[in-house]
Amino acid sequence: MSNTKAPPVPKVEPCCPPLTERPLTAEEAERTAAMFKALGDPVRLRLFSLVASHDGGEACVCDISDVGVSQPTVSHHLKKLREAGLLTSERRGTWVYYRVEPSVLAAMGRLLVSAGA
Amino acid sequence: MSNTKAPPVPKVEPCCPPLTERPLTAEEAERTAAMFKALGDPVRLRLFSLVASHDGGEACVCDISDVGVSQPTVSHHLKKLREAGLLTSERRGTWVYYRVEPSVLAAMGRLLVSAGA
DNA sequence: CGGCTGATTCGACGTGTGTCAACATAGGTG
DNA sequence: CACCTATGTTGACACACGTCGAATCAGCCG
Repeated sequence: MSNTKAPPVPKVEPCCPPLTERPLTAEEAERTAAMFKALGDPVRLRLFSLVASHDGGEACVCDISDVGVSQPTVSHHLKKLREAGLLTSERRGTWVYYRVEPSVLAAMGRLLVSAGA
Repeated sequence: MSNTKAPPVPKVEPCCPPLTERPLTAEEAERTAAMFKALGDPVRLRLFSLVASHDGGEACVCDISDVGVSQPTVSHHLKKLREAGLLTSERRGTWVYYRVEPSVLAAMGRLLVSAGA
């Protein structure tokens, strides 16, 4: 594969300063809230943790489909997480593998930890 | 009422290991997702950042009511944040002051930063 | 090629959520 | 005490969201 670099942009930047630094603008809040909302569903949060804690930081859909909802629903939630920029997907042969996007995750964490510290 | 002390517990504990450590259980996910969901609305996230970034870590409702929605809606969102354990409120005379709950915030941050690192 | 398994998409349905206007409550002030 | 400001509560409504079954698409294998 010609993945020499990474032209498909991450597109979701660090975004915002720590919440204690200064109030978020309407636009910042809009963008950031979308990520929190993506993790605001139990099933999605569980799927996300399954991918994040899997070996190599990636997991096949077939490995994480046992969260108590139907398989189409799993696919639906994975799509939401992908749209929020938290996960990336790649098809390899028969199976599709999902992987966490570290930078976005770190940015969200930074918003909170600094606020708590 | 004869509330001699403060039976209303904080009730929201650190909760969970970093998301990379191990998959969340259904119950853990349920509890944690509720907090993320609370921050998953632009207006709420903005209100929260307004309180968090305010001097002394607390803010009067009158100081943060200018987020583009009606006053009842602000009150509604503040209630949601309070129920999620992210904010505490206290009435002092005419005004009601809101304050962030540092421990909960730190716990959420820990979930994410460890995952990103 | 025909069929099989894995995964996403589509259409529908019930529930949850954000929003507001109107009303109710708390506390200060004349 | 009557009024006025500051918050919270209620009821209603439109819309978004989670869920599923059925249909569809993507590769593999016999």
